Amino acid sequence: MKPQEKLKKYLVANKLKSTKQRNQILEIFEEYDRHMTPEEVLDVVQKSLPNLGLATIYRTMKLFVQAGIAHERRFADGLLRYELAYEGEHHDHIICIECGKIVEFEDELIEERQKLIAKEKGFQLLSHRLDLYARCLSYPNCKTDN
Amino acid sequence: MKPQEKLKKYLVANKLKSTKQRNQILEIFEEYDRHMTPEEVLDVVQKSLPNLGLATIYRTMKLFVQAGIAHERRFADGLLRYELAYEGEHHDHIICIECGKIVEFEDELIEERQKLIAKEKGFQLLSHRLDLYARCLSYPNCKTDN
DNA sequence: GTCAGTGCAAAGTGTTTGCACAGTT
DNA sequence: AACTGTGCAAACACTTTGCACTGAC
Repeated sequence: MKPQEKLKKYLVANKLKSTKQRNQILEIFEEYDRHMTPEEVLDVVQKSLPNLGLATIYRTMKLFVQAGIAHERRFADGLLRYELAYEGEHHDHIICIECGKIVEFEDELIEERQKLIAKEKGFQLLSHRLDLYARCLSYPNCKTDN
Repeated sequence: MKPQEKLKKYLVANKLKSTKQRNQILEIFEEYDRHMTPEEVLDVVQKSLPNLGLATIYRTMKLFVQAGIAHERRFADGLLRYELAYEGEHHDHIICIECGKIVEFEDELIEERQKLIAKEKGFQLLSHRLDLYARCLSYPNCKTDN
């Protein structure tokens, strides 16, 4: 199901309203590449809706998370970031500490291993986060590339 | 080398001073089990040094990180936490989302796999963080245990 | 005595909330 | 018309900083 549909469904189910702000933000979210901070979303959104404020972004993001459209994340800088959620998806991140580029990956072997470890230690694994901090190929030029 | 020695060495090397605050905080750090927020450290420290303020904790923590005595971490709640660094150590965390209990682990296989993945994606791996979010054995009673 | 360290309060961040007005249903 | 959403500003929580005083060297 497409995020748009998912949103509509959620709104109807909860007697909430469809607004140009919500639609616009979701659109940006799909168009731009993921992992955006509220601030970043704002910058883009304001090109089309100049009066839209940060508060709306935050509220909309929380709504998207509720609706299962987005995930909330925090990398080492402590800032909230949001990314689109895809069906049955799971992925981890490699972050270039120089330019901030983020690439995603998924590894079945690591996933399996995690489950095993949790079990050994007496836990029931619910979710995880794995961030690899690295330098990307274009270092040391990647800072200016970006 | 013991943290105490490491600290002394660092202070001397940088012409910094040894104070009762710094020593006391380090002591608490060793005694209590790791992963403390500045607030938590404060609560304990104030039993012996009632006038010590949060600012000193924050400053001391940053110093410890500089000195290689401590690591700074952030779990999903976005709060800063510090833990003692041990020689050549590396470990990841399993966090009970119910009671907050944190257990550490280390897995060579996962480490290897990460290096490989980063390489495949065109990155040079520098560090990583892996947090497993789980429920611990004593759930659903673990909340009150704690 | 010098210079770094501390305590306190004020300033910064990033995020959340209250409220009056605007916009959907 | 009813009621949710929005924009703005104020409030928050956590963290950092400025400054005068204290204390280590």
